[in-house]
Amino acid sequence: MARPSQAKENLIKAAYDLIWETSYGATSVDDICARAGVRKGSFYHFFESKAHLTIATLEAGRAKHFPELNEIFSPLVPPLERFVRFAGYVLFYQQERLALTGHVCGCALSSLGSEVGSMDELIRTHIIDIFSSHLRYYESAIRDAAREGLIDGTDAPLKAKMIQHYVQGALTHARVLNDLTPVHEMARSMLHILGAKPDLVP
Amino acid sequence: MARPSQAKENLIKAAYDLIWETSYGATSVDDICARAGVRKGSFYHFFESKAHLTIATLEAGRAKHFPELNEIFSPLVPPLERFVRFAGYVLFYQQERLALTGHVCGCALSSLGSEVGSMDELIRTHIIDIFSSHLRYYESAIRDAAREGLIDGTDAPLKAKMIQHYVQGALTHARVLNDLTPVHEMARSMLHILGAKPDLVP
DNA sequence: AAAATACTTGACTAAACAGTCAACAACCAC
DNA sequence: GTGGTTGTTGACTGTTTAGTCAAGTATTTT
Repeated sequence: MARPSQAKENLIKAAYDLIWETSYGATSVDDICARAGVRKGSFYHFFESKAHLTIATLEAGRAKHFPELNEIFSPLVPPLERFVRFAGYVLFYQQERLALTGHVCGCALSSLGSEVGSMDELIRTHIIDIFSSHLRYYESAIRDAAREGLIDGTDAPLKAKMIQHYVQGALTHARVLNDLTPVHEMARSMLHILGAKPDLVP
Repeated sequence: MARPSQAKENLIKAAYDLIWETSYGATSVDDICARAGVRKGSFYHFFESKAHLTIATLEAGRAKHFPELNEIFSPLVPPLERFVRFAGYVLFYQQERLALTGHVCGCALSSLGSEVGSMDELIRTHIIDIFSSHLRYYESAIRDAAREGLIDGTDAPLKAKMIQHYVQGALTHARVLNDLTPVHEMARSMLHILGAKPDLVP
């Protein structure tokens, strides 16, 4: 081992921020290097291509959110409250992003997947994998809520997908509008979709 | 007037197809010209930039779908059936696109808006305008359904937005998955969100 | 037929792009 | 300290990019 370096982490963070704020196509390797304070030669020392760095940012994002999502969707949390907490978590991050960049950034997975999904199979499968783990959070919360008699439990997988699609759409819409209103409505709307009364919404 | 030309229409069609199938950033002016069978000089005779052509494609898309949407959301159609017909319409176009391109293309507005919304204000406002007209279709159908006692009519604007976000998310998800399942589930899910029984779904 | 207009062409620019490379510098184990 | 490994550098390549332009061709108006 020699010269422990921060370059790799800086590159991942810079790519994460730039791609989320603008887009994959609009983010050049030079842009990423400039923001990371790293020369291009070093970029290609750590990553064999822009696509490979992008996958590293996806993995970093997954690792970052994993503990917090496990807490939010813990079986110890009342099932419907999990959705309310999740909405709060999403809102918190969107507000942070907005303050930082001046733009509503929406869902990085969704934007990236929609943009490059038809062109880079590796990025696409990574995104699908993350989406499917989110779906498992939703599904287990829905099943727990049904078991407690809080909602009708028929067709939990379909309801989980409805939640996922709704959340994704609300975030995308917020991004296009550059307005967080759709995100503010998320908690209430999720409970509506689940067939619960909106008592829990703060 | 002199030399009536198809070049302009060809360019709009080519841009529409390419941007929808791949993305705005991945579609170059040369690509568009090649598919349209038009030289680059002619491109810049008709359009002052790639962004301006993109706006022309948005307008063309709006004009194309306008009559059919008016028919689907006609006050003469039973209000809940409008949503079922709309889902069928979306499914039809997605299937056509899939057969044509080999990819699920999702929502062109959503993909484009998410990709370039933070960079081109003119494109963004055009997309927002189209979205808001869709919202008016949904809202009036919801109000008509409530008036007929088919659903609970409280908070029609919020419900309309829920429908819009859900549809957008389902289409985006279908695109990433490259699978039309989310689109097949749209009719049933929309009725569920509206609080109606899924009797109407074929 | 002449002139005005509308369109076409292909070669051109200048910048941005992803990716390469050989030489060099810092660090750790020994 | 010395040798091997890891990380750094900046100049480089070849391609693609959006956009330009002057000269040409077709078509309608007069």
